[in-house]
Amino acid sequence: MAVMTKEAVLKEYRIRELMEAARRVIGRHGFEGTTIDRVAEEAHVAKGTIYLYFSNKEDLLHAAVFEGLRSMIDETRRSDRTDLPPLERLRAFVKGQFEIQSSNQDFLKAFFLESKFVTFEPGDERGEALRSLYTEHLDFVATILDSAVRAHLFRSIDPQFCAYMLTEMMTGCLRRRLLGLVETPIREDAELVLDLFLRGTVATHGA
Amino acid sequence: MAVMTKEAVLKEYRIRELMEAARRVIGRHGFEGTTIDRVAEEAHVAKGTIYLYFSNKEDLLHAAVFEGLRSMIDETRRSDRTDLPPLERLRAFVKGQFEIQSSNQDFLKAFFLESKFVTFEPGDERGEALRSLYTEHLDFVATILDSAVRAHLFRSIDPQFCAYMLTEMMTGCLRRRLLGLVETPIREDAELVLDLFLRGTVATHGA
Amino acid sequence: MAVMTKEAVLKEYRIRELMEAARRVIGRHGFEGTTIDRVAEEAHVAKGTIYLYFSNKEDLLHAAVFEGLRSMIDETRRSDRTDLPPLERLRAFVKGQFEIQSSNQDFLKAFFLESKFVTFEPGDERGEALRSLYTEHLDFVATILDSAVRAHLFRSIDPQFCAYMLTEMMTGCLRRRLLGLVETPIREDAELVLDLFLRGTVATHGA
Amino acid sequence: MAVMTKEAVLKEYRIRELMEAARRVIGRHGFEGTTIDRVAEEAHVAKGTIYLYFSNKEDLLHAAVFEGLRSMIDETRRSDRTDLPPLERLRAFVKGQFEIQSSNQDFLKAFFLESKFVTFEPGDERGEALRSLYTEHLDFVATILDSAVRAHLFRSIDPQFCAYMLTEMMTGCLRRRLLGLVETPIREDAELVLDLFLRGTVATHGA
DNA sequence: GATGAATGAGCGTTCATTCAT
DNA sequence: AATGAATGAACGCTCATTCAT
Repeated sequence: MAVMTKEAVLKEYRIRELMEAARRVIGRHGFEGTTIDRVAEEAHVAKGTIYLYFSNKEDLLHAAVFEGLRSMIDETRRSDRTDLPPLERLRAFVKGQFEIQSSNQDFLKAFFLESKFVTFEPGDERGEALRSLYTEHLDFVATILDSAVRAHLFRSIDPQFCAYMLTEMMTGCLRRRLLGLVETPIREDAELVLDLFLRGTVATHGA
Repeated sequence: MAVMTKEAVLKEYRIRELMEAARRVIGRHGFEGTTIDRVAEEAHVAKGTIYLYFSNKEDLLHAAVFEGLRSMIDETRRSDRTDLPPLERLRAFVKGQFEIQSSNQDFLKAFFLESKFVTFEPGDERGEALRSLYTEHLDFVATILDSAVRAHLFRSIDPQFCAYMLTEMMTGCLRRRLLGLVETPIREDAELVLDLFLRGTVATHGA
Repeated sequence: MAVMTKEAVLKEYRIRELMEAARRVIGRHGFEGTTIDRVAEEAHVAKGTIYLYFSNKEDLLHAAVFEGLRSMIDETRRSDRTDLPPLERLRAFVKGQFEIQSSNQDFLKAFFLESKFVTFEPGDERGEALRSLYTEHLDFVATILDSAVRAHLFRSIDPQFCAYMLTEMMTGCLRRRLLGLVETPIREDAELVLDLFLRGTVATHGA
Repeated sequence: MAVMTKEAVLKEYRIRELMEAARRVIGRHGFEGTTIDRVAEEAHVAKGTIYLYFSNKEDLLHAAVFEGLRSMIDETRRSDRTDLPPLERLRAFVKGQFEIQSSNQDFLKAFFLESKFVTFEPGDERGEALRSLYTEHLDFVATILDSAVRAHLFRSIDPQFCAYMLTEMMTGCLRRRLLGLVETPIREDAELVLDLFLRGTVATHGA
């Protein structure tokens, strides 16, 4: 167990608070509308205080976004039902994702619709960090799909590609709502996505 | 035919030029990096001139984005192969979409990864315009899918939903490249997307 | 003759105005107390305007200092009495220097007592520019001294070194006033400096 | 002997330590680059501690500068060779000054090239303190010169004025190096300065 | 109509100073 | 007495917008 001094605990707490405030501001005003002033006000802290914990605005926003995504991904991982047979495990995963996404709507709204944090040039440390976070998540999804392939429950598909497509389908469902294209509760899409992803669209005549 | 005065023609021409310049700047510098100065320079026009044709920066950028998307969608519409049987028509559509997307990468990069133009509050006129542009496009895609359903080539799916999912899968493929997650040419994804969309992932035992 | 457009003339005029305002602010508040806001106010111009003519604060201040010194040095050069015999020429030069210095007291006060503009690292372009401006001035002074050496009016001294010392003695006299060490009018020092510089302190017994 | 409580001794010790740390930081980073943070770090002390011993930054820096100069002047006084005949005494003084200056280059660099501590308004207590420190030093130098005058070794010069000029010549030599105008070791200038100060520049024909 | 010089609100950041512990 | 986290005024700089020419 990591032993922490009281100061270190407090510091970590402050950092977390600031990142949460940043995420709230991002959710409310978008990335473009997120200023140090607003984050400071949201965190009930003076402007200068932020610079005691983050070296600049970009650092703060990156950390806030990164941690936001990481906690969502961690939650996904934790709720993986490896005990279930592959298809049930996949269904549980998809349902879980929809749950997680719908509890993080505000933050994801800005992230999906405006994020410029993944556009960093190749070689940029922060961009790479986000990319690899995402890549690891995709690898995890691919693992689930691969287990279905190995069990001959899936035809011989490319798990990486399909993991990415499945993810896009799910985030797409959220995006559809965030854009105001539909108003039905997002959870209802889970079954539709699963159905499409599993069975496709083509009729199987004479099956 | 609408009769236009010489002035109106000139005005329309200027507007078009400015929007094109804006789109080039967006493609090159992203939304955040798009300043009135840069657009003016790109359009070989003085800064103040822009304000003769657009009431402010947001107006210009919205119009530029709107027109950019509209021309892509128009092109899609024009190349619709209603003469082909539904599945072939769909294949042609998907291939066409990948072509169109890959010829507009720079602009779409900014649009997908950074755009905040779709986040406008409900009631915002410009947001509504973009929304309905997109909705119409989805309706068009749904029409294609519906023709397959009616021909009993597709099982009984929700064409609207599937149209949205198909669109997300395609834009997802572009996004994957823009994020630097894969480096293969985007056109190669067309068949993969079609295959997944049509057949799903589940093995059809005993078929 | 250089032909200038009306715009170029105006631009040069503005630049000159801004540099003069900067010099006045420097004279009044010192370098440390010179802010862009104050210069803008002094020049009756908005803050942003300064950045149309200078790329940043350092640029402005350097230019202001450089031009301030250059015009003093130019004036010195212009009033050089090459027509007089060496010692008379030197006397005229010293008197002239005292005049010039006393008409630029405010600016020189900051420059002598606070200047950090000559401390730039070797290789820094602006520091070099100032250094070579000063070096050229010293060379000019050395020329005068050298003419006296060649005429055997001076003993065999090092003109470069003595030029520097003479300059220091003169600026020292100004500094003495700026520091408030003495209050007599600075012009009175001219003869004293000349006397010391020419004859030294040692008594010439039996002469 | 002044009797001091243990606390007073400690306090004095702390004050001295802080001033020394300040001087080191000034020498390393210049006045502009001297922050309370840096001084605190250099003194291995918390930021707030400084304010227990100095009421503000200006106080600290002034005290540090004052003490720095005072110790140099004290050293000068201590090494005065009253036992030697006037001209030898003066020669020893000049040599000693060059020694002292060259062992305090870092600090003097900042002081000569950047200091604004002497520009304080008339009436300012700190400015006055520095002024009178300097005046006393000049008086001391004048004493030496006066002894030469009285011994008829010097012609009838103004000892105060010449003391100031001699001082300026010596600091000028250091300044010349700090500005990077020459690179020769500073001690070599001692003889040149003495020669010029004593004999002046004019040839003494037929003497 | 077209220009581009001028504007000034607003931003990110620094740092001397305070004060609860 | 000593700390250092917290503060917020002040700075340099950007850029959308205006308006006299």
